[in-house]
Amino acid sequence: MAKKIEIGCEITEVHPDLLKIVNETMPEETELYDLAELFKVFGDSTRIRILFVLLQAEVCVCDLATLLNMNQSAISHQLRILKQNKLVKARREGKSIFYSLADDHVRTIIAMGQEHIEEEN
Amino acid sequence: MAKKIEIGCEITEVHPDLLKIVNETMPEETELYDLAELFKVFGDSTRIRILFVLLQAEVCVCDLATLLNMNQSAISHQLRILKQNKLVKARREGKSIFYSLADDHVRTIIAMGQEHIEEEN
DNA sequence: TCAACATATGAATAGATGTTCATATGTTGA
DNA sequence: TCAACATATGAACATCTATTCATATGTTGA
Repeated sequence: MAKKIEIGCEITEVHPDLLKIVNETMPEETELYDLAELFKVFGDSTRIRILFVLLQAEVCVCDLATLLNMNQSAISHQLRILKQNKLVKARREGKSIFYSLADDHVRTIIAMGQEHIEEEN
Repeated sequence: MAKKIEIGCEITEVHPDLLKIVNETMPEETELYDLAELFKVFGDSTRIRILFVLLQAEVCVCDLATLLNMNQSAISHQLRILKQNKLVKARREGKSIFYSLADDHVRTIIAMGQEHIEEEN
């Protein structure tokens, strides 16, 4: 059915080679969703600030709230999202719960973002 | 590697060393905002899909709409966001406008995200 | 010039998201 | 056991965002 070689419009059929390549390389719906979901986590300045603190030290919820000048509940809600996405892990010590980065991806992903921003303009 | 600074709560004052380190390493408000803004762009599956197509070829708006099975307006709106954030660039050729990746950060940022997701279990 | 096409854009709307408030859960020391 | 503390969580609310629709802008060939 598809036979046009020219890419551009006026044609309803997309170049078959392109279509083939895209179909082969496009991730599954669930992976696309998971990817977007992951980046969405980084897409909030409160969570970014939390991550920057955890890049430096393991910190408890109450200290995070103090450091970032936000109430405990807001921090807790955001930590839950970070934890669900395996970006941070929690450890109880007495009444406090200490959070830290789950792995090194946070560091590299944020670094990539910073690089991109710095290269703009 | 995160330094361990033991503090718990019950105290209103955060450990001064931690406070100092955080103040020194926390980016400015504008940078935090820009970073979150950048990741927010990756935090939508339509935009991620567009980027995956552009990872393979330079494509015009109408072909993108066809490939992703979405209407032209939706694609156009998302391309504007990608362009504003310097992730894609546009080139006119006759009636069509061809979009392509602006630089290689898209590739690396997405790759980091995929790595993180694959390591989850 | 005009008609057809490709893309961009403003407005409207439905759905998602972050913060706050109130309260529940869990831990410790007395 | 109980009071005080640390954290988690559900509901409510305001804000943000992605898509659609209608239409504007810009390009080409006749």
